[in-house]
Amino acid sequence: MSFFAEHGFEGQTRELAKRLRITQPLLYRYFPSKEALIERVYQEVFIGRWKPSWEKIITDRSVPLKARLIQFYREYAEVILTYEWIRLFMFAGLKDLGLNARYLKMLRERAFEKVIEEIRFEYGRPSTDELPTTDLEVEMVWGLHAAIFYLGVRKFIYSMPLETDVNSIIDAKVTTFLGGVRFVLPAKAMA
Amino acid sequence: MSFFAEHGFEGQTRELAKRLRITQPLLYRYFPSKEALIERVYQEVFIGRWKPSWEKIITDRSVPLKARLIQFYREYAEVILTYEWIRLFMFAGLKDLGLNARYLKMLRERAFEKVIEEIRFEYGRPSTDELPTTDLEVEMVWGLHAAIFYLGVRKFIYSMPLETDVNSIIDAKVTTFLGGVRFVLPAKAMA
DNA sequence: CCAGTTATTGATCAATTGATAAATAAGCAG
DNA sequence: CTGCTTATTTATCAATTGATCAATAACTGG
Repeated sequence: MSFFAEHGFEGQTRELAKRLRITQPLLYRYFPSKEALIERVYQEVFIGRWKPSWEKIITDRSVPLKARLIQFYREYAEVILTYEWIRLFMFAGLKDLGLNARYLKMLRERAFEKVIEEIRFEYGRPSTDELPTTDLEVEMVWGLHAAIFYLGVRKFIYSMPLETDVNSIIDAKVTTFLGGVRFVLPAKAMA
Repeated sequence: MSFFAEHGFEGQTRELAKRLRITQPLLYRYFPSKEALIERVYQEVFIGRWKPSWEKIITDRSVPLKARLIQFYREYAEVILTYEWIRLFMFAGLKDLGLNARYLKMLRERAFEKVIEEIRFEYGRPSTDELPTTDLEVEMVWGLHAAIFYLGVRKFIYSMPLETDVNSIIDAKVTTFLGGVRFVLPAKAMA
């Protein structure tokens, strides 16, 4: 994972083997091809690092909404704001058509939709079952996600050190998000 | 540019030649090496597409600040939200250490600093000459930039169609930006 | 049309690279 | 220790790829 995050998927099997202190043909004892090896890297990083507990955090209504969102985004940021995650995700996007869209579809279903549902509930709006999430609502959540992700891009792709603390940026973004999203919510349901 | 944006800088000279309907050795009549060719692509896209008029738009105080920012970000977005610009910038970041940081340093000097200066002026705060821009101010501008850039990432790297109109997103972001940045500005100068 | 210059191509080299197979080393049950 | 299985290496293949060079085609001024 670390190797391909650094060199991209065009990194050579010989260099990878050297880094692992093994010989290059040994790789082919454990993986039928380079492509299969890369597929396994995807699996480990993007599927393996997803924490189901996040979904519980978002929907646990015994905790105030803002606190839930802050906790979720902090934990999520801790996982994706790593050298490996950010760069592999970008390499995958530039090369492969499909993996990223697939991952983000999952992210949308397991996180975005739930976040919107909880906001609807908080403000007494109809459930997303009754009234599907609007493009504008989704766009707001995307904006929050983009802000976090872009921190990783700056750090691990542009090699620019971050001057500001990540957690405080997340807190600020969540706050402005909650403040702003109210204005794009659907009208209150009539009794 | 289009070729390398699609295949990355590991795209082969033979394929490039085929796309240009020439033979591969002919490339070496016009470029000493593949690397020099790529260097030229950087030049054309990242330097060549920068419009000095943008700096005038930002600083033209005969126009209301919000209108200036919207115009600048709309024009800037029109240039960078292209298949070529977004993907080449990302490829460059993943491969080369330096180009992106260099470009963003320019962006910061020519645009970000000016934006902050104008906001300071608008709200009657000390000039950035007297009091350097703070990390928090810069972070706010980054957030705006990130939101725009991420639209390009979604479209051209993740292959996800954008449901929402870019210009209206920019308008909304500039509005919330101007609303939010007031709270992180330095205190008013004492007479 | 000619001579000289420029543009373009075909053939090919040397290095790289994913993959294979035979040979060797290491581990292990009895 | 023996026989068998598993792990690892050495040597090598075939395809790819950036680059070179001599040969050929196209163009240009006179």
